[in-house]
Amino acid sequence: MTETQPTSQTPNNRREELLDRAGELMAAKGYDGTSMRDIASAVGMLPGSLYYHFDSKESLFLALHQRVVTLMEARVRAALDAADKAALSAWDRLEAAATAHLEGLIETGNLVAIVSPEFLGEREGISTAIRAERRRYEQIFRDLFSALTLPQGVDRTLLRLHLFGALNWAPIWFDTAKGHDSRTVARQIMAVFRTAYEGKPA
Amino acid sequence: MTETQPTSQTPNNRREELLDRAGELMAAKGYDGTSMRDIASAVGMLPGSLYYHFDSKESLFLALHQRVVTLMEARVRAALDAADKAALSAWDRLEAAATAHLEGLIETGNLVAIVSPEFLGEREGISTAIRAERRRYEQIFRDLFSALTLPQGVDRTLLRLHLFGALNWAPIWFDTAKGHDSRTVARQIMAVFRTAYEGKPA
DNA sequence: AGCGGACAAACGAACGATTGTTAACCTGTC
DNA sequence: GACAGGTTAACAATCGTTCGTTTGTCCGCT
Repeated sequence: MTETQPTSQTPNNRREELLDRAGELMAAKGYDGTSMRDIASAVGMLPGSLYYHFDSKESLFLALHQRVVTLMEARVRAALDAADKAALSAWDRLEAAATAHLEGLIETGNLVAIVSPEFLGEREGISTAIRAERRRYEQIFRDLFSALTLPQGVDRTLLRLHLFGALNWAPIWFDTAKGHDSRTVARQIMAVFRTAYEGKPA
Repeated sequence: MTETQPTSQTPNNRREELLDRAGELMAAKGYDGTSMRDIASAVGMLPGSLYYHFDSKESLFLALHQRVVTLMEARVRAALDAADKAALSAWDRLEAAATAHLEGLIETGNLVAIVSPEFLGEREGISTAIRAERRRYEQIFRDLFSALTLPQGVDRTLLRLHLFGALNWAPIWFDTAKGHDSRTVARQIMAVFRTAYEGKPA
């Protein structure tokens, strides 16, 4: 019953746990609604100890945001790789990415609140660093949409924002207890787009 | 040059202004990010003076939420009345409502942040009073969706949540300076739904 | 006509609690 | 004994809120 090396060795495993708990708290109560003391007591630390790992609350949030976006990106890219191996169509690839996106949102307990620019309100300093990460992630979907064959006059950008809205809003009403299943929801949302435009000539 | 009765007579005109400013601030910086002092100085008052009009910050927010939902409901119902006089179809009625909804969101400076449950985080007390108002508003759209003729197997509830997501997310990226126009955006979002399902047999 | 409450609406100053943050000190491990 | 990973105690600022006081205005009274 020897524990799996709980002492030292792996240097930054506590930092990960810290970001996990901070993510849950901030997703639930917002950035301003979550105090450093809340985060500290959630990991069994004292408030001051957080400042060994992070310079400030803002930099903690920055690290959290980067982590969330990176995880989401990895998840979506993995889904796309699987889709490629099955030689799926452009529409199927988009659906795979959308499903991975929504699954990520739901599993992380609605972290979209953090990924959302709205979450930041009008904080000046933070937004610049964050915008780059978000754009990189969204670029994946930009590419997926430009690979679609669409009728003339259909705005790809607006279509992408439309899809993002539908997906990102889902965690608000989504409730596993009500029988919701993220994969099914993503598929049904995508069904609207596909029914409208798939197989239509350009 | 007599002013139009600035003194007394109309008893609660200052309260309206207060809610206006509070709405702008909270939409921009969130509930926790907006202090009573922020609100007070935005209307040229001292912090304590707010408590003549409202018992607490929470009750101020409750009044604000009620006001926003009421205004949105009036706006949507007016659009539906106009649609009825023109004897429009069920799809046109839904589009009229969706357009009014989005216009309301944009014009009030993204007050969806307030109307959104996510905004409240996990505040226990407030949510109960608010949920009723939100459900009443959403009932309008519930009715609009049940009036549609849709192919079998299409989930009306999910379709409504899909539409709400797309519309409610719009204020996040919407920017008039970039040539965005709320009416056009709403119409283009609705176009996806209509292209997919309008005129299809049940 | 003029006076005196009554009352809405705000001021001014403070309260206790909580906020993010800091700095000095302890503790185990290599 | 160096150093990562904390603890402990405190700081200045800000938070929501309270309370006694002050102002301006209207209405009934003599």
